[in-house]
Amino acid sequence: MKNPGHRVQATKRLLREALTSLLAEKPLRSITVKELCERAQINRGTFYAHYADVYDMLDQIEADMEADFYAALEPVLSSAYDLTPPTATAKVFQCLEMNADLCRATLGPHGDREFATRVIETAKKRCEESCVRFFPNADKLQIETYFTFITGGCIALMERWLKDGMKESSEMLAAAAEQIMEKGLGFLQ
Amino acid sequence: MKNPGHRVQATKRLLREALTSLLAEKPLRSITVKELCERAQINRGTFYAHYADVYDMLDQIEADMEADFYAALEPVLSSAYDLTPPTATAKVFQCLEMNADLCRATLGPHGDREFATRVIETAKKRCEESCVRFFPNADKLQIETYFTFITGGCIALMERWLKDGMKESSEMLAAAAEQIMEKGLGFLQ
DNA sequence: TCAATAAATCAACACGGTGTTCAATCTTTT
DNA sequence: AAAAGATTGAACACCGTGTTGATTTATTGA
Repeated sequence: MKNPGHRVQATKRLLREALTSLLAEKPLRSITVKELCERAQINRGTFYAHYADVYDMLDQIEADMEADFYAALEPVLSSAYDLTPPTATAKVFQCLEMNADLCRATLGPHGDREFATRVIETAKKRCEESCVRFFPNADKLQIETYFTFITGGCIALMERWLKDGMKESSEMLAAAAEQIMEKGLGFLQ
Repeated sequence: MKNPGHRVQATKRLLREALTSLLAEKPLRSITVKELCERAQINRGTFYAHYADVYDMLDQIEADMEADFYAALEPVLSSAYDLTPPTATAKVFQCLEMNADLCRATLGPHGDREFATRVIETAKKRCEESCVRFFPNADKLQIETYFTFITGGCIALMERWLKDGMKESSEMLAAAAEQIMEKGLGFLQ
């Protein structure tokens, strides 16, 4: 007595592996359902039983990744009451390092930046909340502006990090991000 | 005696207008050559005389935009010898404000982020160069990290700005960006 | 103005991926 | 062993693609 849907889970895994492997070779736009199924050794009809098209499939996979990511991040985010940007950053970067293969597919040259933005938005909101406590006299719009900026900055750092083969440790990267967020130009002195 | 290629320039303009108008409605991936030509009132065969496919067309258009952008930016960038990030930022944001319609197509939800990154890379490099003069004892890698971060941050601010309908002035936005770049968290105090 | 050249049009074509259907087969569950 | 669930295979019409060659229309320069 195995889980119900155990079989579909297996074929979905095959399809997912095929997709990420193809995504390493070329952009999503030139990946066809046909070749995807051929690589996955799955009947094309079976694909359409689960997904509407390749984009729908990636959407669903990303939703799964998102859930996994939140599940991994939630404990560390909720453990610290006074969550400052630096603290969260270190944890987020750590999470990314542990899921490097997934990140490559989404943050890589053929990846989907919207996904990364969506994921990081969670940490952003959490930090904003505790930031309001730390700077009660700061304008709300100002806080939002600040976090928009540093979120974009962090994503850019991650992209470069992945691009360069993740040579530095996540701690190093987080430390640099922390300092820039805190001191701005003072980072260089 | 008109310019040579005056005619092809006209059809290209029609195609470009059709593309940007379609790009406001849906993502590039679901725009077909057929409907593009129908909207532009251009024969499909004519399209293939100029472009290989829709992606190739966007590439060429973006290359044009890039050239226009540089042409507009170059004088302000080269005028100031001691180009600090803040100075450049103000100018770049100003440029974007003047080309709002073009920006919408490339920075919008269906746009091409890589293009924005590529464009802004120019200003980034310029600033990096003069930054080396200001902070001679700072590590080169550190400088690169800093600029990667703030470039990403600025793009994020622009995206939000466009998304919210460009209500604030480019000066306001640039001023905020400047302060964050310079003071980091101190921006909120 | 007229001939030469360049560009856009039109129709037709083979090709390939799409998305759907249905009967047949295999697998899991009870 | 029977029932329900999932995958397969083949066939189908459909539509966009990219190319071709002949024709028409516009632009250029003498």
